Parts: sequence; structure tokens; C-alpha cells
Amino acid sequence: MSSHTRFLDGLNPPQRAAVECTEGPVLVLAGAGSGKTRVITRRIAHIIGSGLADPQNLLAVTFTNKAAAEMRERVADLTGAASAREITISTFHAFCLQVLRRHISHLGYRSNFTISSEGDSHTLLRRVTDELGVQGESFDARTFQAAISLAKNTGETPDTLRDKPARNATEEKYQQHMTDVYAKYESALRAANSLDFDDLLTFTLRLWAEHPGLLAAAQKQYRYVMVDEYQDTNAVQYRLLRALVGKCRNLCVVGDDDQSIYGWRGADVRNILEFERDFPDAKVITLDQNYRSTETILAAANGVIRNNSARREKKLWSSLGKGRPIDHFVVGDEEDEAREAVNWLIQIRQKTGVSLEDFAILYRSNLQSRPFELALRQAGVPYQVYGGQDFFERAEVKDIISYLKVIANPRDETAFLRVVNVPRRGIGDVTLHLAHEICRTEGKSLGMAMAAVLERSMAPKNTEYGIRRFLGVIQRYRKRFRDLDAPLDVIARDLVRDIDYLDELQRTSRTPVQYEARAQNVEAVINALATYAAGTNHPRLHAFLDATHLNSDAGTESRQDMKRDGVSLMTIHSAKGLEFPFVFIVGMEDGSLPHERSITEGALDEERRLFYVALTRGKRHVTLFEALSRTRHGRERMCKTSRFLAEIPPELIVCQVRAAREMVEERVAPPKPKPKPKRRPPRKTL
DNA sequence: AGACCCAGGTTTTTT
DNA sequence: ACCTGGGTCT
Repeated sequence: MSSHTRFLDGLNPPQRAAVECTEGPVLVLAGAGSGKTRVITRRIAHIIGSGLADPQNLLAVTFTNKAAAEMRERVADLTGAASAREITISTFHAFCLQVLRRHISHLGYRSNFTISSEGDSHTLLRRVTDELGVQGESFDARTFQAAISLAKNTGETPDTLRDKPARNATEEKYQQHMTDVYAKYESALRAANSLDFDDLLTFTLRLWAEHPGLLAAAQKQYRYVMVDEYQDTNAVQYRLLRALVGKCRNLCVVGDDDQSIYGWRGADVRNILEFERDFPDAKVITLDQNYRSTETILAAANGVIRNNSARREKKLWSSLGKGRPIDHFVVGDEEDEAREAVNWLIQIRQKTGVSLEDFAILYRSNLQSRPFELALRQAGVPYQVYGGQDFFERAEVKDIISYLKVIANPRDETAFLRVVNVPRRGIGDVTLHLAHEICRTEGKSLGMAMAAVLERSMAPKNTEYGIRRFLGVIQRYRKRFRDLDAPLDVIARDLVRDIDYLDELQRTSRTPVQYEARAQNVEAVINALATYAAGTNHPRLHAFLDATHLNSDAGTESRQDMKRDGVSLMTIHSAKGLEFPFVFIVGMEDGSLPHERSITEGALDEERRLFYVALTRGKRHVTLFEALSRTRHGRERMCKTSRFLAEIPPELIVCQVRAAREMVEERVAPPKPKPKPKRRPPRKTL
């Protein structure tokens, strides 16, 4: 018996089958908490350990960088770090980026293309809609951005879109605008030698379609392909996979249709539901033993999810015992809800002695977090709110990144326009229009056009001076970043100094506190460069920019914010993949969960899955909170119980209405005594 | 360029 | 109720 059979130790029968079944198409239906990651990592180790393939012949695709990093770590525990390093474990986007950096010249782009962030694309789309004169009529850049992204992810091009039949005049008009904007946006990106997130996928698909030799090479290399969270794949990702495994067909997809909650972003749950249609000989393995939750929680979750029609039948079970029933609080309004939740949390802690990190408060939308933050602060309970403002979308961070992007890719117009006059150099609209004209007529990049403006003495003296300074800085640093005459972060720090950026911040900040915060963000970008440079043998500006665009938390304060600290507050969406001993699901009303808009749009199945995901985050105990009234859009409105609540078998729920009545009476009676803050607010709230 | 005002909208967000 | 974005005025 060879030593690699140890990779089968301790697996239950279906898990073991999933690991051992290495050849041909395999669909693993992995229910929540059923040991999915364990199966994938063991399977990888098994394939390598049994000599079926070398590490570089394996491709494992995940949806987040975090998942990829975790998977690599866990594989390394099994196979050793040297092997694990050779395996391609990455997100769809990172994988495609890698392909495109090498081969994009075949599509007429330069390999130093930059990635257009969502913010960049938004700016660009504003310009496009302006130039086409289609804003106004209830079409704005945001709408187009979402529509274009959806189109790209479902494989629509401006041409296919144009050919679609419209049902009425409004639709036709919209379609007309949409195709125009889409086409113009595409050509603007092309001119800027930029790709947006979605392009990373579609371009790779095109590359493979137009250059079969490249596809064949990829097929030859990746003989075993695994995909995590398969229920979240969209049409383009599906086509990429099909192309890649065309020959070997060793495709193993792992996912749970019941946890498909990203349909609104183009994820197509049919990919998992109809897997055997495309791979008739597929082996289907269901993992339904749950190692996370109590039987009560699973019974509740099962009771809810069975109301969805199009799904793979499966019933999670566990042997962890019944545990405590689900508690259901009915409270007055959102403030009562928050207060009651905090009381309840404190009570549970007194009884069980568990730590704050064991609690999560889950809500449907970010707006709902506010009252909980207030109540927790008031009670002196440390907490952490996840999600929200993206570090890389802050103005000062975008400024610095844009400088770096112009340096890395001379044609990146969005970045160029953002920083050409920051800090003020007297380069205004007039000059830029001049330059734009030269771009158009002579096919030059904006930078070259500006140089032409200088040569032809088309601008006033002080503007000329400004242009000279700007182009000089860019040129100097383009050379420095290429030659790497110093560490990346040192060069960047010089750049920030040379453009007097901190003075600019000082000028534009309203308060010293704000200035301090913004200067620190700039410092954080430089630190991120240093961190990046320290972790690689061949630091390159381009690779750093790629990482910042693909990895949303690459630049934030190291890994410190990864570890939980205090009670966790987050949306249900961001809780997917996590688990907590105690879960509070709040806002259990029609309008919140299911969300109002989903009700009108008839997207109830996905909302139900959302509730299912929320429930199955809980390990020991789940508490539901429902408010009788809630302030929505500024008005106080009465709420009806969430329709999903009735789907939980009633014997599993203990209703805590008394608490609510007391709350209401208290509110009606004399002015309530302001609860004094017992301790000073927690240091780290973020 | 910066301050001010009004209108509109208002989920979720792995990359 | 609140925030954003765009437009206008100084």
C-alpha cells in the first residue's frame, strides 16, 4: 500500500469517493459545512501522490483570493510547500490575467495593459455617455455599467445585443443606447490599452477561440481541473472551463446550488443544475453530512430550502445533537432590535462564557448595520463591521495608483486625465481638448499629444510649464520603475515627494484630522508596495498594480484585519463560507428579507437561498429578530413577518414576544432614562 | 476652484 | 432621512 492512501484517512464514504474519482467529469454537491475544502485539497494531494500528474498539471479555480490562499496553504500541509507552489491555484480572473499578460499581443493589445477598476470604468462611462448625449433620459453611467458587466458575463457583445429583438419602443430605444454606449466604451478601453474585470475573462475566451494553438497548449498543461463554488460561475466562466477541459475532460466541480446567491451578478445556477446535460457521463456525488451545525439548525434550514423548486434534492444531517431551539424575538423597531440583540448577546455570554468572536450579526443590507453599531458601542462591546468602503476607491489612493498606472501604461487615458492636473499645474479643459484633438487626428497617446502641444507652442506660458513638469515626472519615473534603481516603495515615496502631493492634500483637506487620515492612506499605498516587493524575487510595478486590482485587500494594513476582533457585523452575502457558534439574523420582515425589490422582481428563490445561507452559518444557536415597524426611505412603516419564517417547522422556534411588549410599553410610558455608556467606546471599531 | 443647492435614488458585490 | 452627483453661482 503506497503512502498516498493517507489522503483518504478520516473521510466519510462520499467524501472518499469524491477524492478517488479522479478521471472524467465529476460533480460534487457539497452542502453547507460538509467538508468541501477538505475534499478538494485531499483530491489534489491524492492526484499528485498517486503519480497521476505532476503539480503543474493541476488547476484549481476559486472565486476569491482568500479562498485560493487558504487552499494553497492546506494543500501545502498535505503535499509539502514545494509541490503546492507548482500547482496553479487561483481565481478565474487571476488565471486569465496570467494568460493574457503572456499572449494578449495576439489580440492587438500591448502586454503592459492596465486593469480598469470599477471606479475607472465608471469615470470612463460618464465620459462616453456625455459624448453620446444619452445621459439624462433616466439612463446614467451606473445603469450602463451594470448592464455592460452583465452583458459581458453572459457572453453578449454589442453586435449580439443589437440583433436582439425588442418588445416595444422603450426597449428598442434603450437597446439602441445600450449598444452605442457599450461599443464606445469598448473602443475607449482599447485605445487606453485597458481591460476591465470582465474583459479578463472574455478576452481569454476570445484568445483561445482565435488561436487554437494557445488553447491546445493550455489543455496539454492542465490535465486536471477543479472548480470551487461552482454554483457561482457565469456563462463566460463556464465556456472557459469547457474549452479548457475539451480533451481530457477531467473536470471536477464542487458547489451547492442551494447557496447560489450571486445570480444578480450573472452567476448562472443552471451550470450546476444541468451539469450532466453537458457531461452525460458525469459522476455525481452528494455530500450531505454536515459537521458544523446542530440538528435543529439544519432542520430549520432544510424546512426553508425545500420550498425552492429548481434544485438538487439533498437533506443535510448531522450528528451533533439537537442543541437549543431557534429563538425568535419580535421587537418594536430597528433601535429596539439592536438593543434587544445586544442584551441577548450579553445574556448568552454570561451563561456560556463564550467569546465575542463567536457572535455574528447578519443583515440583508449594509444600511441595517447602523443601529447595531450604536447599541454595541453604547454597551461597550467591541465589534467589527465588514464590507463597505473600498480602500482603493478613496480619492487619494486612486490618485497615487493612477500615477503608477500612467507610468506603467502610457495609453491609460482615465488614469492620465485623473492626475494630469493633480496637483494643480494650470492644465485645464482647453489644453486637454487641444490634446484630445491631436490624439484623434494623429493617433497619438495623450502624453505624446501633450508633448506636441508644447512643441507647437499652443498653450500659454504657465500651462507649458505645467505640462513640462508633468511629462518630466512621468518620464523620469517610468525610467526609474523600469530600471529599479531603488526598491519600489522608495521610488514611489520619491514620486509622492516630487509632485508635492502631501501639500496638495493639506490644501484640499478640511480638517487636520482628515489630512492625517488621507496622508496615512497614501503611506499605506507605499507600504503595500514595500510588502509586495518583500514577498517576491522579481518585483515589478505592473505585477503590483495587478495585485491591487485583483486583490481588494492587498493594500490594507497587512493581514491584521483578517483576524476577527469582537462581534462580527456583516451582510449575509459576505458571510458565505464563514461560520459562527452564535448567529443573529436580523430584519426578518418582508421587505428586508426577502428584499422589497426581489419581491417585485420575483427573485424569491435567491432570497430564500440567502436565508438558507444565513441559517447554515450557525454552529450552536441561531436567533431571529423581527421588528414591527422600521424606518424605510425616511418614513416609519409597519412591517409584516418575513414569509420565510413560516417555513421553519414551528416546533423548532421559541418566540420571545414578551420582551417586545415590554419594549413597547417602555416607549409609550415616561421618557426613558438614557442608558449611560458604561465604559468608554472600544478602541477599534473601524 | 470651491461652495451651495436641488433632485433622485435607495440590495447584495467574490473580481 | 440621507447621501451622491450634477449644475450653477461667486
